[in-house]
Amino acid sequence: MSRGRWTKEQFQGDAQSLAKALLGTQLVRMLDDGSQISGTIVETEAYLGVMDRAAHAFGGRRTQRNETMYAAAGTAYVYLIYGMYNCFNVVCGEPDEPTAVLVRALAPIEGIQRMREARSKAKRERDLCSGPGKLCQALFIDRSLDGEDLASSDRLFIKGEPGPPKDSTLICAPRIGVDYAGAWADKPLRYYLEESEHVSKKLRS
DNA sequence: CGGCCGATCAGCT
DNA sequence: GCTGATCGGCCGA
Repeated sequence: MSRGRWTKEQFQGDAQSLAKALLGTQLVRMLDDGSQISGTIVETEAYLGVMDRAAHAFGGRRTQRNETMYAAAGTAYVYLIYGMYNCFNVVCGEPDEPTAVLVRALAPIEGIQRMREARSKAKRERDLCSGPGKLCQALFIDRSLDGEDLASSDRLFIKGEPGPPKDSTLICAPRIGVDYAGAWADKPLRYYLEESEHVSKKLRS
């Protein structure tokens, strides 16, 4: 039961709750050739919708690119950033409420050889999925998966018990790369597992 | 180690 | 024409 694949209901709720619940679960990618690539989610960020200056849907913005943010909870929102990388989000909240969770880092589990092929520039295993653009490269996630229903898809889904894991330490910190967002840049909406070697950036102590 | 910079495109002014 | 929910190469300390 707890090891099973996530159903539609499990994705519902606010972005901060989902951001924490996704920590410690597995993101699974099935390729067309039948091979499976997966990793444990160790870092997420919550994007709170129309009032959140850092979010794509701030002020009710609705474009071709961010249209999927307005879809039902459990939909994958994959968008192109800086003209060259993809970012993977899980939509949550009510339909027409553009809230989502950005998945920022994974600890690789299955298909590590495939990940290395897709990310030949990464020398160390901990660089394979330690960033939102990196994990999309490693798991072959591109915009063909934008709008995918994670509760029914054979290509991309979530499994495992909702987190954060009991034996882990949860860190809350400001989000990455949103310095333009004024007061919203400082809010602690980034979550990661302190003991993981696979997070994109750690707080300096 | 840290800082700068280019790649490359969707959306906004 | 500028900027961004990024990354990796190159530089100097």
